[in-house]
Amino acid sequence: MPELPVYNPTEIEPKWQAKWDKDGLYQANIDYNTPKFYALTMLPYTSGDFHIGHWYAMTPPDARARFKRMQGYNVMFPIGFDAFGLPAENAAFSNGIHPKIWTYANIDRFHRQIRSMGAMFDWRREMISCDPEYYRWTQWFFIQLYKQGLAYRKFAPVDWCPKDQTTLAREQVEGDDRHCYRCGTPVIKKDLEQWFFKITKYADELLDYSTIDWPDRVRTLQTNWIGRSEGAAVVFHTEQGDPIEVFTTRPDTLWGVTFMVLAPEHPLVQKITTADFKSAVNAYIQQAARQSDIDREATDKEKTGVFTGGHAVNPVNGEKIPIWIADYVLMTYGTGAIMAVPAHDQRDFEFARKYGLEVRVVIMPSDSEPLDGAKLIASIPASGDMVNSGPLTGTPADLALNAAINYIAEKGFGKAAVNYKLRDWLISRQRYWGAPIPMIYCDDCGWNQVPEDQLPVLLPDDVEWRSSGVNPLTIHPTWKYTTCPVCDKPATRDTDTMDTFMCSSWYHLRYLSPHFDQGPFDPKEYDYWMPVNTYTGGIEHATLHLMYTRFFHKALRDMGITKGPEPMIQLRNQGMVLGEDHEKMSKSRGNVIPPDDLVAHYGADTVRAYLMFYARWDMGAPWSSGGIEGAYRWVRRVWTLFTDPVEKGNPRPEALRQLRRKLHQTLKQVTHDFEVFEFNTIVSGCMELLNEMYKAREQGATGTAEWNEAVDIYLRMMAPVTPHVAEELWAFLGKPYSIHQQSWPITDLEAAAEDLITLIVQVDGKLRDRITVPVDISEEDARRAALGSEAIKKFLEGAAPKKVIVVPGRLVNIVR
RNA sequence: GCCGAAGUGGCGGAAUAGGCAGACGCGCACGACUCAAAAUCGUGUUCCGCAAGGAAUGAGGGUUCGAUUCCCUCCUUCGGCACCA
Repeated sequence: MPELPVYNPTEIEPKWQAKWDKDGLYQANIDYNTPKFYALTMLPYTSGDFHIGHWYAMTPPDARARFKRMQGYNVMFPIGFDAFGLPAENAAFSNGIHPKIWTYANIDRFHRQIRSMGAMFDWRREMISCDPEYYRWTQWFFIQLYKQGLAYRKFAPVDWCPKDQTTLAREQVEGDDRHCYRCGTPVIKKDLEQWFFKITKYADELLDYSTIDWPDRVRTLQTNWIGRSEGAAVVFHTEQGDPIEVFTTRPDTLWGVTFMVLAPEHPLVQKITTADFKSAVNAYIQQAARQSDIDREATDKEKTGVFTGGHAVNPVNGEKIPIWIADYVLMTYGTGAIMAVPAHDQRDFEFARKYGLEVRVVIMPSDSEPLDGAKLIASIPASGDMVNSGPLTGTPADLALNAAINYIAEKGFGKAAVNYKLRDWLISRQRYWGAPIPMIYCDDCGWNQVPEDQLPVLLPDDVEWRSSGVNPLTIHPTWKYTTCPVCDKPATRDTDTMDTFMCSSWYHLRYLSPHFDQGPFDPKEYDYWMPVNTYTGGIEHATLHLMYTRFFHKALRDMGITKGPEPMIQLRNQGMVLGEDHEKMSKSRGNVIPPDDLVAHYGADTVRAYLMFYARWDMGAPWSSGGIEGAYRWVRRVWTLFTDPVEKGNPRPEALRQLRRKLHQTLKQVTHDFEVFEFNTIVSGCMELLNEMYKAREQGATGTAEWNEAVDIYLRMMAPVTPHVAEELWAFLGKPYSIHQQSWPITDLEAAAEDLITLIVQVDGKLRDRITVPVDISEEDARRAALGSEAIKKFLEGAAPKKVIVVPGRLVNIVR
């Protein structure tokens, strides 16, 4: 008896990977006769460790890309590396390895590890963001944004990470303690002149998700981050006649304004402060400046402030109101000045009570007794009819806002206005390992862009690392010295580099033609492949990369470089693989699961199958080293069944009928689940079918046409999940290479249909009996069968049912 | 405080145009094979109960013949934002 082949993944996996590679099986080329499908997975960052999380992010989407390909799409599934950034520099600093060497060594290792997944990446399209060939175009994009006025330089208080010694964008400062997203160090404020991208210009458009299928969670996060609020801009004037504009969401409370508050940094503070109050005001300003943002923005802090001695005039009633400064008013939102309505705003209320300022009720909730401002213990947040409001007194709640806006607009001291929390994107980084900002400063001509034919501005390799952590570009002996592109006199380069999120804002375009040198991408490739059909990755980028890349696309679209409203049509987020201890994996916790060891032990197919099976993909879950055994067992059981010598048996027709039924039911379900990213039930469905096939074998089904059909479809269904073992078994059974070039099977709905069903019989909604009946049983017959059941008769105790509900094909519920 | 997501066996999870709760897998128990172990195969496995039966999808209420699914009020966990005028 010939020995059966033994399942040995470490042998078959590299074998097929090499062959697929040699045959160019996964190369994606323009084919105008085939519908395209651009499947994109977020590019990995090249820091030290390749992680099981990378497998989780990449292999289920790979399976889906393979499924799409079998469905007949021309699928592009590219991969590349986000390679600039601080970790490389930190490694250089602590180990004495140059960031470039460190980064490319990591990429080498990543190549090996990613190839072990057996994914259908088209490596010809690989991009690496720190290649000059790539960052040449990152710089070119900067210049295009600059020429459009979308990149500008501004002196402003900005977030600075003292450990990483660089500025950060607002999106990169996180948490209660306002820490750096990379290293966790609390940031401080610094006044610096930096480059910004005008993302705020697109705030409204970024709120429009009508053309994309993105998860609610991401849309909500972006919407909240953009923070649009509607209201009115109202101009007050100081006694000296200087205008002070405020933004308010409640213009209907204008008659309740009893004072104004300016941020300590507000430019008018010095001018309005009277001599008597100068020293107190200056002391307060200094104290506010010394405080960290954390202290200053703590909501539970008691409010403080000082009177400036100055007054403003309320335009609606001509009243003279005092102007205070207080640090609860932020210079960075609105206009840095507010009209205070203590009766209807809790912050203003607390401030007014503390400093003995008047509280005047101008909105009366309909169900309320008349309210006296002097006696309130908290502000009244509810809407209501306007009172004590001059000509608008008596305006009902639902008309109040519009009436107030119309009134101030008519009188000419205000208008409807919109405000956003979103700030412009600060992109300057005082670090070496990034794309240099292609700008030159000349004492005579100011800032000018590097001429495009001189791109890329190359990073110098010969740099010195000082213990102070200073950016090596600033101390390089020659690099920054150049000549002015306008007047040709000596000038200096910007020594800052770009935020790495700039690099990742357009990488999906470089995949289109990674070596194209006439532009960032080949327009012919763009027209065929874009937009991205399905984008997959972590939700942690919701208000970072995923917002930046949308902005980027829209800005480029306005320049005619890209087309369409959005870069990525469908987005799906995977969850996180936690350690077995239910904690986030980290070296320090020692709970990291190294994928290489798993592949060596179980093979890539089992790791892929387990990652798809073990949790809902969008949720993630703790890793289970016992659980993967189940996936391994499944693969081996498939192997055993399919390599078993086939002997034709003598099965009953009903057994074959049942096999086909289960087969096509499974196919229907798996097809659906691939479409909607429900990977866990794809694998469990295949497991169920396998159990059914084992039963069918017991009954002699092997060797029949039905059996052969089941084997054929089974392998096609598992090919996207476990590409190597599917290919091996496909070849073992003498089927034509390659299984990955086969089409997705068509469900035979007739075969999938049940002819008998289990009719559920309930009494008062509780299950009391199950009766097997034909699927097309009539309502009347179902009713009769249910009432004829012995078990049911027992429950009815001879009484006539009050009501009988028949759900055709499902159940009968008898109400007593 | 505000916004969002999620609570189902010992564990991961399955089932929602409202209709058999716990598919599939892990784990566990027993059995077969084996000198033995591993592997493999078989049986069982929500809880209470000998059983008949009863209870159960975070808690409480509601709608309904019928609720894991819809509505209301809470509780817990996780994520985000946070003096945003």
